Amino acid sequence: MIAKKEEKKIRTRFAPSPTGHLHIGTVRTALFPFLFSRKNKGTFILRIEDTDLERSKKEWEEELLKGLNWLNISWDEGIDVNGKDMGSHAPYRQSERASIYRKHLEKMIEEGHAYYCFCPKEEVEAEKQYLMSIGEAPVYRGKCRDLSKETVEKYLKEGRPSVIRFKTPSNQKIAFNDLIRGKIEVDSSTLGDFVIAKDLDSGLFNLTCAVDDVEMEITHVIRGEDHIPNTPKQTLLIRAMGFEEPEYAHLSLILGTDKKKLSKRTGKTSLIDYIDDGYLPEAIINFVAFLGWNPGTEKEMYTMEELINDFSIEKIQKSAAIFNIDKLDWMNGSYIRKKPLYELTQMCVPYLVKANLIKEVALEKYLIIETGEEVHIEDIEKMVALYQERLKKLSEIVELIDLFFKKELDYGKELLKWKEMSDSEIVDSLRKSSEMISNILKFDKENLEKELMEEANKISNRGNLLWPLRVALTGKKNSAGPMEIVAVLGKEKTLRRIEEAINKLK
RNA sequence: GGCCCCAUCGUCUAACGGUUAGGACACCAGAUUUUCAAUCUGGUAAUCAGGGUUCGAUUCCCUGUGGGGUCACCA
Repeated sequence: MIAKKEEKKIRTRFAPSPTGHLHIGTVRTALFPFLFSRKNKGTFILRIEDTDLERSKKEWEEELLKGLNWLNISWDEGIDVNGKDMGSHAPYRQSERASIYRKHLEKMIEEGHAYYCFCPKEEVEAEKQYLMSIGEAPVYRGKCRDLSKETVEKYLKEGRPSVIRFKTPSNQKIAFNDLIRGKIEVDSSTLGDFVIAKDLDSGLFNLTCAVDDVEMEITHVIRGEDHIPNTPKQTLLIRAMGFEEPEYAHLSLILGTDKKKLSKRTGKTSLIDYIDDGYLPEAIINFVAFLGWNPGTEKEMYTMEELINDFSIEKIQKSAAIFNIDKLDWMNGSYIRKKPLYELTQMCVPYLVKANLIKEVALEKYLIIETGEEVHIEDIEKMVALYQERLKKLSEIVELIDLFFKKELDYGKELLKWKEMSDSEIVDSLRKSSEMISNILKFDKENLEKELMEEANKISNRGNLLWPLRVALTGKKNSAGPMEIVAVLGKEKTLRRIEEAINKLK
C-alpha cells in the first residue's frame, strides 16, 4: 500500500495556527511528521495556518518557531526562524496565499462544485438546532444550491451578506485509509454543504488546507485525531479540484489526568512553562515521542537521532494517552544526571540569576548579591555538582544551593536536634566539629570526609555528630553531605556558620 | 442527539491465535545512609462486559458499556 507512493519523495507538513502558546500536544503533532520525514529522507514543511486574522498573532508565531528550534525540530521549507520564507512553494503563511485560494475557488464555482449562499446566519443556526432536536445530522441542506446565475449576481451586487459553500455530493460513501487506524468511512449526507470561504479572498480552513496540501505536494498528512471529521471534507475538495489526495495518519490526542483533552486545569500545557520549569529538550522529545509510540523493544531512552532511526508509523498507538508528569520528571532527572557538569551549570545559572541570588558581572564571573562576594563559574560548578543527581528540574537548583549565596541561614534551632539530643549535647557536638575542622590542614573533600568519619565512628551514633553539623551549614532538613558542603563553603564560612548555630542554642 | 474514533496494571506500554500476560514510571518493602536523593534487590498491581468463531482467544467478529473527538462565516 505504501509501496506505490515510495517512488515519490515523501513530503510531510506541520501546519499549526498561531493562536496561542505552543501546546505540548502540538509539539507531538509536530514531532511525528518530522520523524517520519527524516526517517524516510523526505521533506518536512512548516506551514503557518493563519487565515483567522482575528486570532492569529505574530507573537504566537514567533513563540512557535522558537519552540521548535529549542526542541531541535528542524524543517526544510516554510518560514525560517527569523520569519522569512524558505523553500520553493513560498509563501508559507496562508494569510499570504489568498490569490492561490481564489484561483481554486473561482474554478470550483465555475465548474459547479461550489456556490454562493445568502442564508442569514441565524436561519442556518436555527435549522441546525432543529435537526439536532429531531435526532438528525445537523447540516446545511443546500437551500441556495440552485440559485440562478442571475440571482446570485443580483444579490452580490446588492451587497447581501454571503458565504461560499461546497456542493457536497449526496449519499456517497467517502472512505480513506488511515495509516494508523485503517479504513475510515463516512456518508456524505452527514457532511452537508459546508462553508469553504467567506468570500473569494477569504478561504476557510478546509479549503486552504486542502489546496495547500495539493499545491505543496504533500504525500503524507500526519495530524491530530481532531481532524478526522475534516478529512472526508478535504478529500472531497481535493477530488473536486481534480487532484489525488495524500495519505492520512491521525494521531490520538494527549489527555490530562482527568482523561479529557489536556488543559490548563489539569496541568501545564504550554511548552514555555516546561522550559521555564527546567525540563530539557531531550527529555521532552523522548517523553512526548513515547506518548503513543514505542519501538517494540524495551529500550526507552532515546535521542532524537535514535528516534529518527527507529521510527515507524505502524508502531503508533491508536488510543489516547494520558500525560503522566511523573514519568517526565523521572526522565528529565535521568537526562540531567547524564549532562556534563559544565553544561549543566551553564543551564542552571539563569535560574540563580532570576532568583536574585547572583548577577553576572563579567564573562563567567558573578556577584553574590547578598554578600557582595565574587564567584566564578567554577565555584558554581562545585555547588551544582553536589546536587546533580537529585535534580529533577533545573528550577529546583535555586532552593537546593541558595545556602551558598546567603549571608545568614534562616532556620529554627529545633532543626539542629538529632533524635533525642539535648541542647547542650548539640552544642558539644558542634564544638567538636568546629575544632576538628579548624585543625584540618588538607582542605579537600576526600580528606575532610576521611577525618570527619573517623571522628564520627568514635561515637556510637554517627548522627549525633553529622546531623547538627549538616544543619548548621545548610539550614535545611535535606541536603548533600556535611563535608561536601564544607569543601565548597570553605573553612572560614564553615566555622562562622557553626558559631551561629551554637548561638541559636544559647 | 447524529457521525467518527478508542479500550491490557493507577499511568505509558509489550505480547505471528498457544507466555507463569513482559517492561518502564509511580507505589510498597529491603540493602546503603546523618538527612533527602541517586543506586541495587524484591513486591503489590491489568486484558471493560456478554455473546460468538476456534482444539485454544488480550489478539478475529457482533452487541452492550465506558471514554474521547467532531458537528463554526475557528483551525
